[in-house]
Amino acid sequence: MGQDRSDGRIAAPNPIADDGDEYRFCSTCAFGAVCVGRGVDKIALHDLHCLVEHVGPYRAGEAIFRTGDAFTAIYAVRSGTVKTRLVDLEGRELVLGFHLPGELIGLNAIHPEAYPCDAVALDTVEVCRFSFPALATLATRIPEIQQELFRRLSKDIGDNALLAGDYSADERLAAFLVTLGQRYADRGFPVNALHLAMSRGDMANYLRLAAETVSRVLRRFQDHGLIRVDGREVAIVKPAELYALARPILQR
Amino acid sequence: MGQDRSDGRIAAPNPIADDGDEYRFCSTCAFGAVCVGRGVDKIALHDLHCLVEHVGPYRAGEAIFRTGDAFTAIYAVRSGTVKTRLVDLEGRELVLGFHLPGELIGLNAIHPEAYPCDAVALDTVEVCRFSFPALATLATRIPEIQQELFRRLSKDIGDNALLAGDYSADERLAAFLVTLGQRYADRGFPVNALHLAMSRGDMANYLRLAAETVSRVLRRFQDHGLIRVDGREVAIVKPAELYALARPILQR
DNA sequence: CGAGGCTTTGATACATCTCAAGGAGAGTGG
DNA sequence: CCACTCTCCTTGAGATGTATCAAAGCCTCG
Repeated sequence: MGQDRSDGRIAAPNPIADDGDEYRFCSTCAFGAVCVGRGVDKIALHDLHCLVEHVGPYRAGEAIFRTGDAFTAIYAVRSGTVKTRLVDLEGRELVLGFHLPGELIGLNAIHPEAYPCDAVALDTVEVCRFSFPALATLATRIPEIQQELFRRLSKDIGDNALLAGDYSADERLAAFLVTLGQRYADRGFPVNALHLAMSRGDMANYLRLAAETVSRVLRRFQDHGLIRVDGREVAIVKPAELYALARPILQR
Repeated sequence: MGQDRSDGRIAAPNPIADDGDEYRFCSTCAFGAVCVGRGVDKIALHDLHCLVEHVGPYRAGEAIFRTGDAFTAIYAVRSGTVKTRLVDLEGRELVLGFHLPGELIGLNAIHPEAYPCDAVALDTVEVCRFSFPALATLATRIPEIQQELFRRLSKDIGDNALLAGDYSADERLAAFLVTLGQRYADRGFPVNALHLAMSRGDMANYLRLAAETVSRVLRRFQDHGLIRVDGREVAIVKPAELYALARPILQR
């Protein structure tokens, strides 16, 4: 793990979170912000470190948890991409989101006390498991942990509103690419070259479009010189123009 | 305030939460479930009671908070109905939700540390104000409060997914009426007779439909004998059939 | 090399939006 | 008590963005 962590970023283009140690917790971990440089004492950090459990790897298609499983833990993605989805009685799928390394899944299970969706690996995935009762107990002792949990929960509320509006296919796709680029960038990857871990069908489902529409819009974006598409590799050629398209969704 | 509180319900058809006292906190209050009959000791209850601040009344159209205001508190609706909404740069409105007595607003402001939307009174509204720093501090001392906050936050994540799918106008409207009926019922009002505090335009905006479409679908529901509409008063005539229509959205 | 899934492209259908006009209440002022 | 106005609601006709259906190309993997 020879990355330079002094600036808080990962240099290598491989989305594997490092393991950290008692004093430098996984730098891309969900609670990294809490632990690194915010004055959490060593004992607290040690407790959090003891709490976490590395699970995986999962192969593409395997489930981290399933709808209806009893809620016991939240998970932080360490590497790979996770898709959360509902499958209704008729077998139709509804994709709720895609989760990159450092992001938490399972927060929507606290209230119903059971996971309300499936979490499925899109590629090879490793996760950190946080027992929720233990985490909640720790949160009563360490206000920073509680605050971080509140923040994460609050953020998810707002993020869901993003795709809820009645936006055009162009706006949706532009916003999707821009935010995905930003999320990768936050993790130290180049902003303008992104790899789509999900199929066109999954993208389309998430964006509430038909797969054919996604295909057509991507092609049009490429014809207009906004992006360059090669299968699941997308290069953003004109970030500003793409952002302009996405503005109605992203500006809020 | 002559209601019989022994069964936990309000008898009068007036959506005003009672004030409670130190030991019987507002029965429709957001934290009612925490305080009533869950073994929270008197001191804790007293602390929570001291924390809360009654604000209002607001007249229809007045804002409880506005987009960009610094986040200092969350609010529980005591009476009336609150609409949360975004207004984009071009002045177009995007309705995020409607909030009945007992429901919390402002939870989506924790992360950005500023309210990301307006909260506007649709009729005469009274609210309880909870200073968030104080509430968070209290939550570290009283695990039940912390747990309730986690639950509320978690619930809001899931609820937002409701209208996110690509459902038909019929499904959306049916689900809207059914859930609104359930929410009123939870507060002790008749399930089958509900008053819409919001305009058709607001409903339409929230459901991502045109106002004309809402009008047409309501009429069709009425022609089919599912409901009876009289302005903003709606009677649900065939709850089972309406629920059947909403099933694709509500079953999850 | 074959099979299956994923992706692309084209032609058509349809649900909902948009545009337009009229109607129904609720206040307001004469 | 009656116009008057304003906003909200309803209804109709036509426009349109996206879904659906269909078929072919492509890639991957066994």
